[in-house]
Amino acid sequence: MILTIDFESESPIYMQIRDQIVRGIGSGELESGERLPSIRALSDDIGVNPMTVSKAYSLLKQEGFISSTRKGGSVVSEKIPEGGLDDEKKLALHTVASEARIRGMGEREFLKLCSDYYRGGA
Amino acid sequence: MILTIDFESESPIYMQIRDQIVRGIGSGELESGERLPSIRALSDDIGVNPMTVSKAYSLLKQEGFISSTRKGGSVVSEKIPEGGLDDEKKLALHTVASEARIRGMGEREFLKLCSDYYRGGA
DNA sequence: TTATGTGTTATACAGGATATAATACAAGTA
DNA sequence: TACTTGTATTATATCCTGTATAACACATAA
Repeated sequence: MILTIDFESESPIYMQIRDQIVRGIGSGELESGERLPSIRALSDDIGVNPMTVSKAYSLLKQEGFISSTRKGGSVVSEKIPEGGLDDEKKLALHTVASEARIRGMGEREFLKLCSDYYRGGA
Repeated sequence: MILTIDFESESPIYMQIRDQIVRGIGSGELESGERLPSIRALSDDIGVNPMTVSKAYSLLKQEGFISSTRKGGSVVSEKIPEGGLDDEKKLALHTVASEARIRGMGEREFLKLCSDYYRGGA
């Protein structure tokens, strides 16, 4: 999996890494048990500090998306905790939906986008 | 319209204000041309500094959602610029959709949520 | 005129978040 | 041993956030 960082983005680097791995899992590009690049390898690859990658991995681990061992490195969790979206995520979704409507995107078009994203499409 | 601030939230206060007004416009609770509370009145109401509210209004103005005059205060724009969602918003939507799926929310349930939010429902 | 209520701008300050940097440690593998 | 892995610590610099002021321009009402 190839990670791309936008250094101009408002979103912090560690959050961009976290989000891309979440989307990778969602699309199936990253499978359960699959190994992620090591912290140092990834930091070298995308040109950021190892601590920044470590922060992203720590967050993903805390959320239950990945697990880490010194032996096998970091891998996608076999059993990701369920529970749907928490309240903050729902609120963010609500805001995006409102903005889409306000900015003239039709309901059908918006739901198509949601469906495509859910299924892992670009 | 009643604004509520969560001081424990990760989301900055000025962004919470901005998001709630966007959702208010999306749901129809705030209509085009409707007057928003003045900066000082709102800051008194929710217990934050006037500059924080001013930042939220400046952002909303910059995004085209509201317009301001020294005479009539701040009002919801009559013509909000179209163009749908920008790339960063789409990416955020993609991430939320992925997370919903990963956390066991079914596609039908997710799309129902998206539809409800689009239409302004809670 | 005076007073009040708008939005706007500018400054300074404190606290936290972000990212980098340089180390160090523990555990496992070759 | 030597290497890689995740993890942790400390320090530093920068930016964001929110607050606290103050001042200004404009419009309206007393």
